[in-house]
Amino acid sequence: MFRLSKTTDYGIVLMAQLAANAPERRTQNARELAESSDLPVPMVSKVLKALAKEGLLVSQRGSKGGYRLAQEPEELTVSEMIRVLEGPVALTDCAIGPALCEHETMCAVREPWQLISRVVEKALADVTLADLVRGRPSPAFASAREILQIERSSNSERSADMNSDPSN
Amino acid sequence: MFRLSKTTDYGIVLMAQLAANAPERRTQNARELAESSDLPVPMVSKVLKALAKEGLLVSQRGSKGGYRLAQEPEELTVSEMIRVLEGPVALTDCAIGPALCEHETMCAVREPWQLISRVVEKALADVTLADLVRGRPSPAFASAREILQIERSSNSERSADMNSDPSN
DNA sequence: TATTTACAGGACCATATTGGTCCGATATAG
DNA sequence: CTATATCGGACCAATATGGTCCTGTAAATA
Repeated sequence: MFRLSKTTDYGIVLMAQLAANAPERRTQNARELAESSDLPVPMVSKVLKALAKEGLLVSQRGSKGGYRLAQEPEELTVSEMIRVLEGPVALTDCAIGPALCEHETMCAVREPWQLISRVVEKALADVTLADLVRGRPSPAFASAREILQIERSSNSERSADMNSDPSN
Repeated sequence: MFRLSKTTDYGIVLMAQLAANAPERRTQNARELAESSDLPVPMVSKVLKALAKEGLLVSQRGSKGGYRLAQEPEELTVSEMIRVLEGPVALTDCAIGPALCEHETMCAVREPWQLISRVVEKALADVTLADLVRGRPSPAFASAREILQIERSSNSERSADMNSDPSN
């Protein structure tokens, strides 16, 4: 369905919770985070484990233990979080690297996919965790807004496609 | 895994094949297309049916029947093809519209997701079917290349992240 | 008209992935 | 020593995916 998995979704929400609740990077445990994000504890626990294993969070065991961000929210991009939880950002397998698709030699559209995937990844790499927690537009995030604005007003046909649900 | 489904992938490849093999928009049948794209006939048939049902292809039944593009390749965007085969482009459910996620009220990152999804969609809306078949850079496609070039050379840390797994 | 070709619209199935739970082991604070 | 919390799994149900197959119908042609 071309969506992020729930695991990834939850993971990013939890990272954002951590960043928002603990600006000073104090540790929070799974129960606290589950509470503040309204998600079941076991699931939260599972996702936090994965994030810690991949180095995005630092875990502390035992009493008074918990998790804290491994780096400053400004340093962590959405692209990186997705990559860690979900694998490399690529719309098709063939866009990851060579020899991953048996039809490679016959396929006429492989190179375009690679380029498109990179563009998408760039868009995701322009947004940091810090951007997520406060709506505060970082330079890159702000430029994304501007790009969309420009598109909206200038390119009528395509932006019409994009706005097919004006209710939101 | 944040990939397009095979169905969508095949669908776009087939559209590209049609555009490439039949510049004058002549009809091609499922068998021909399966052959030229090296995919199993039943699968190709299934995907073509879906594309026709959604109006991206025009079908002609009976002997000498087949499929042809419903519009010029320049007019059809990748975003549109994905939308038709896979649903609206959105990284999370909550980015599609309101009331699709029960945690909506508590969630701190919904609005950022909506913006990010739109940026991704815009990237996909900038590439047309015509861009896919010949590597010919349309204005929008070319600008994507340029953006990537600029990023590569100026922003060292993030582009380093992007290339962190050259082995896969 | 009979025959052949090819799409339309399904049903159908095997497998993989996903979303989610639970448990024993280990580390830490008090 | 005990309470707390992560770690590393196994585990399960439900769903989605990739793929096949079959019957019906439309069109061309002989």
